[in-house]
Amino acid sequence: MTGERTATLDDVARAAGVSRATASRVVTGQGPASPRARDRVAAAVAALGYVPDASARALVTRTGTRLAIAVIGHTAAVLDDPYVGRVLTSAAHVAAEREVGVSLHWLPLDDPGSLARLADGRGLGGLVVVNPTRPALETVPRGLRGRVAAVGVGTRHVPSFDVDNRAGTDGVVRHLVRTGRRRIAMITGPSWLPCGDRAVDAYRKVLRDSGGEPRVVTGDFTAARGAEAAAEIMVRWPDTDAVFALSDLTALGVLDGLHALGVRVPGDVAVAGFDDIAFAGLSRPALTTSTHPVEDIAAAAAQAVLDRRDTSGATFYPSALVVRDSA
Amino acid sequence: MTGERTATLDDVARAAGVSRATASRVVTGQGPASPRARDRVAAAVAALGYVPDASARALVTRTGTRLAIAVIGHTAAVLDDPYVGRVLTSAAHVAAEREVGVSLHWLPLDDPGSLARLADGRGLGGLVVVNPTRPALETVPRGLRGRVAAVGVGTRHVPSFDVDNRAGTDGVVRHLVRTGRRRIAMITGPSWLPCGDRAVDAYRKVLRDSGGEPRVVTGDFTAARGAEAAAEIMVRWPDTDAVFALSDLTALGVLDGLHALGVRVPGDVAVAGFDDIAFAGLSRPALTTSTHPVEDIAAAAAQAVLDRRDTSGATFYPSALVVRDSA
DNA sequence: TTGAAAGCGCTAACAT
DNA sequence: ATGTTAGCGCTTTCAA
Repeated sequence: MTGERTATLDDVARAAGVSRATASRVVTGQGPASPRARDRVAAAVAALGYVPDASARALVTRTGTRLAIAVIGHTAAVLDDPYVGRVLTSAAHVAAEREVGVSLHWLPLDDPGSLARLADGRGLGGLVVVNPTRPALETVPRGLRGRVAAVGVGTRHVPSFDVDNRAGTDGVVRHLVRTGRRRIAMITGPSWLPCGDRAVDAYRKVLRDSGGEPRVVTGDFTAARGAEAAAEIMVRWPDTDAVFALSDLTALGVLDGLHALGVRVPGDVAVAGFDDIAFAGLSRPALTTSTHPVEDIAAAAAQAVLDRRDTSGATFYPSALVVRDSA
Repeated sequence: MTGERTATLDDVARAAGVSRATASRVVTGQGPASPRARDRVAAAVAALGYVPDASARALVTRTGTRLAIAVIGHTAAVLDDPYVGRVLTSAAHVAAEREVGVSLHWLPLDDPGSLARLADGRGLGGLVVVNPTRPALETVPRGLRGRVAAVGVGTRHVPSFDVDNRAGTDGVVRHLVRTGRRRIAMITGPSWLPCGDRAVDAYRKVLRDSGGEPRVVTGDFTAARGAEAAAEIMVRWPDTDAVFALSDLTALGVLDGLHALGVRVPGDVAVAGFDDIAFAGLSRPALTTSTHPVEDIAAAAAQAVLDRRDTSGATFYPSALVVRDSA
């Protein structure tokens, strides 16, 4: 059942009637090869079902065999965020197709050396940094250039794959305005996270256009903080008629906090989130939010890194309003 | 910043004044070594910050460099279950410490060859099968023996790491009985999944002891099925006063379904789930459930496989009742 | 354009 | 108990 020994490059070369070196050139696509050699090797590969051994290749090219997913945050608890789970799942899926694995790492926000240390480690085929800061990205060694991608902001050397926070926020806040809300508060992400800035900008802009005053409170993407922030908001601006949180988890916390305060949703206050996590449709009231293709984003980042595609610059993915019951 | 070349085993051997072979024996812990050699090598390893190259090791031992997580199910959608995300996250964490990565695979329930095909692939350091069936486990090649673990039922050759479903279910159902419920329905997992059997047994036993009639409906761990099943139950047994679902997601669906039916929870019907997912505390009403250490279980399975610990047999992890508002 | 040969870092026979 | 030797499967100079 286990079948015969898996084919090696030597087998391919022999079957194709060329040297191993030539076979290698054809398989990797590097270096010259005559059309004739190309064909014969390709045929042999197909016939034998040859798959290159990732370890052997990694050993000689000094390029690792795993894709590291690194998440920046204050505590290791950031790894528990469902968002990270989605990124990891998607990346692991992409990686599996290429015979590589993924590993998960927490990068402490206050330890600027942690990224460099991770990147220096051997066996690293590539690196996807989730929610990076620009200074952190500056610490990736030159040797890893072209094998790093960011889910969040990027830099000149690190391509970025991210949600179009600006348009997404714009969509949500405009929806709130359209449904008659004017005194709209926003709960942001952590202040150190640069990729939330565009969202805050968009929020301010819509409010300005509609004649409202910005009411911004800092969050941290957790549900607990959402409940807390809801209370803060209702104390500081009691006439608030809508709360927009830049995270569904936080929005769910807001729902909880407002419920505890006896505030009705959406009767008294509308609540909207951001992300469209699996539970968004299951809360009571069901959460109005903005959905985005986290899996696609993660897959694109993983592919860019694994295939050494030189995708510099930023790619933005659309975010779409999902109207449910809470707003 | 990139620092000097990372140390190799040769460097260690030289620094310790022994041969590379001896250094290897000490580092791997295999084979004999004098206390003196052991000490000197250990010191050299520490001084040089030596970390073995996973690729090189994998190449020679013919043992891969990644840990595959395989989830059995009808459709690829099983990979989206938050439970899988938790398993994957935890495994990826364990793997990262050993310089290996994890990959994620879906094993179609109706394709018995898929496990064997996955296991045959090169580059596989180990395999953790989630929610396996016994027949599927029989298809793992002998060559992989000792490098496979199951999260769910096991076999003679595959050690099992699982929740103590029996005790967990017992705890939940007894709680329902204790709070005055007698006409308790249960929504199980998919019928092909053997690890739910113990839970159903436990449920039947408690009902028998308390003089109730078993009311069992088959589920599939999804929320949608929960809503559906809730309606079925209320039609078939209108006097039902409690529903226990073997999955929080399903229980949340039940909450939804009952709400739609105008049934009050927990006033008319108590609802309890199983798993204690992140969202269980955020639903309205907050879900009463049984919590279990999924992360610990996954970590143990990953360790067993990665460290070739010969942990045959089954290890059960305790499940503990969490009383919230729904029951 | 091709092949011969060296070697990536490590483990495992085999001798000693 | 230790060292010597021979590879694991692959890429990559270097000559031809």
